[in-house]
Amino acid sequence: MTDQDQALGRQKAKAPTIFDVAKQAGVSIKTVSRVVNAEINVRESTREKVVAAINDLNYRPNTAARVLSGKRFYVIGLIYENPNEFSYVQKVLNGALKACEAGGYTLLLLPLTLPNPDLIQDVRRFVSQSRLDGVVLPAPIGDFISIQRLLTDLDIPFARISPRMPLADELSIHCNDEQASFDVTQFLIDQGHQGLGFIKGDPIHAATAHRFEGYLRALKANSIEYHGEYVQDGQFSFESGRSATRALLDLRSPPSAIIASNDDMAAGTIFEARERGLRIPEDLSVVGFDDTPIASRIWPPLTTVRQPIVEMAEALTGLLIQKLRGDPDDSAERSFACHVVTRASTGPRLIN
Amino acid sequence: MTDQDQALGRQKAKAPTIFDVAKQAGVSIKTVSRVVNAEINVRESTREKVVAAINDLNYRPNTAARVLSGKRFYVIGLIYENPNEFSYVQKVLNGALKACEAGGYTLLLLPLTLPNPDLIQDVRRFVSQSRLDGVVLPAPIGDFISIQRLLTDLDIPFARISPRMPLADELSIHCNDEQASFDVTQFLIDQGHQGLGFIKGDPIHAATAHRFEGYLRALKANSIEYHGEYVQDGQFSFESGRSATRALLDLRSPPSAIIASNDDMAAGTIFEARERGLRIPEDLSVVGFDDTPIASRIWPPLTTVRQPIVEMAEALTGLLIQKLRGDPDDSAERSFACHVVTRASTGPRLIN
DNA sequence: TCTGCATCTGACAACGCTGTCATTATTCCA
DNA sequence: TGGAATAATGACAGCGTTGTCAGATGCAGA
Repeated sequence: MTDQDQALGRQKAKAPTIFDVAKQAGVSIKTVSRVVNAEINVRESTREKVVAAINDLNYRPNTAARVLSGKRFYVIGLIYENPNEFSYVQKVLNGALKACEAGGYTLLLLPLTLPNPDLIQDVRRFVSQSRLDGVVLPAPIGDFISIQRLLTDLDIPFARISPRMPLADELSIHCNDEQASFDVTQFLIDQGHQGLGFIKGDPIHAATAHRFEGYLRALKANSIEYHGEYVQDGQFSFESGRSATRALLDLRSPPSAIIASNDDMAAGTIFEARERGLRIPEDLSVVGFDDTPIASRIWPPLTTVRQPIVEMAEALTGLLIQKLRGDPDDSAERSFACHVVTRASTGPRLIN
Repeated sequence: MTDQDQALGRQKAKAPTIFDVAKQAGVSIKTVSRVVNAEINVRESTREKVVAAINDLNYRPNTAARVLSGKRFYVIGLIYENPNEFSYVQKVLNGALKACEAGGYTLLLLPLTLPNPDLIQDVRRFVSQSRLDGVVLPAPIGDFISIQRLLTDLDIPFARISPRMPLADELSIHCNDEQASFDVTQFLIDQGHQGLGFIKGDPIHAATAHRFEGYLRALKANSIEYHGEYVQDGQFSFESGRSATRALLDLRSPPSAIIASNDDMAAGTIFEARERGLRIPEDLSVVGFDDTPIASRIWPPLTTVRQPIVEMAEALTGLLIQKLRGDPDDSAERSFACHVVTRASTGPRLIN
């Protein structure tokens, strides 16, 4: 509350409206509206007057009135799987929130628990009840055809993070999982490892395939023979990492390094290895993916691959907002690089 | 809308308005409004007609119009510290989201990075720009006097989770940290431990003091002498847990069990113990607090204390919504119980 | 049956903005 | 320099709801 308010008897400060700005700038409300919405056909000198008045009064357009009057809602939805390990979603959330704030949009959340028989109904209710302009779909939600179709039918633009299969002319963003996987595999090979175990992730995630391909490419590039038994399926869960590791370590000649397709599974690998009394990294090198909080909190801390998820989500949400605004596509960078974070869970292969 | 739609007369289904309902029920829009808002002075027979029409048309009031017209916004804000370890916030988020959905409110997020010199300005902007009716403040944000004062000045009701010091007549909810800490300490004593190390949390959290008090009470109840050097300060971080553990294990006669005030610090304890070649739980029992994802992902999995945060946040948000609605206070349960989750990081004291 | 009061109901003006369309100012070219 | 084309601006009607206040209705008691 300002001094002025107090002088006026401490009325609860009523927010200034478009009329106040128009009056102060000496123009019509429509012109103010034009300036606020960055429309064309406003003389530069007029614009300046209006902007000055806006700043002077600290005017913010009333969202409810905009919504009621126009056909836009200034709301973006984020539909995500609500997992136990939340760090991916947290990052997406932070990035999307940042872009929304910058763009004057509001972010609404729909956490989904999978599997969900009422998936489509839930999404439909969310979208129509919350009156969304657009939707951000992180993996793996973005790969649900039924959701894509629903949003297309409702004519609601969406943008996807790391989609399995980018659609023509769609908004999406990804990081180079394949290359990252190649890099981390090469890193292990450089340390002298030849027996390289690999634990795949949940096939529902596109990253699962990409990471596996990077592994294969690295083997090939180094002329290392591919052994099918060195590759195990997992579901990105701690437990699945454990049992996959069990299988790998039970092999006649077990690998000297294991690449798990995410940190949770890598934690499972370490867990299982310790149960067997193996030393890490002396007896077994382990790497994960994603650099989740657990990676730096287990013993030994995990060598892993970090994706710039926050930045990716922010960029993608920004692109979506641009599209909603009808701005020209500024063709921002849509591919981000991952990089290997080296910690103590990996080491050179010891010849015994 | 496509040309085809127009040709077919398939207008994009416009949502029914209060006028449509009024017409179908044969009453005025004001009466419909009364029914929708559960106001008094509507004849039962009239109400039934209106309700039937509402259901028939599947009418939902337009939030923007309500907001524009009335003085309520149907929006609740959640202001939280945006930490690395997100599981607490995740749970709060899930609970608040659930209550908001049930109550027809929208939840808006304000993540805060601490320390933040512009804290108050950020909060003020959030609150006024987003036009909030009420705010949920999880720990430790709820204990910032400046935020409390701001909200009080702006006349915006707030509700706090686990406040250090409940204010008279405020909405808050907590779980019995002191008792939980007593229980887990007693659990260790029952296993034969006498030398009980304790790592305090960040003093900014009220839980820190409560947990310490429970520890003290358990010592007293079992006539175990209190040793000041067995108590170390921490900040709830993995690193602080490590260094506190270092100090404890460097003691002439180190404790046989360590109680860390959260899981992250307990992870630090385990990390440090392993670096020294100690076996857990044979050489050292470790317990944490909060049952975060890491608790079940480290080796060995952590005995810890689980708080029903989701339920607490849901209940509290529900209470806040009730208050905003002007409903009578139904005096729902405001105190929740924690319980010990026993895993492999604790065991009986081995006499050597 | 009528009066007076409590109970219901409805007409209509906000709320603050954007879309439409009319009007006015400016620019450009013959 | 005039006239057409174009750019800039403004008047005003909604958008769907709630608040206000006036008016209608119902009911008890005389």
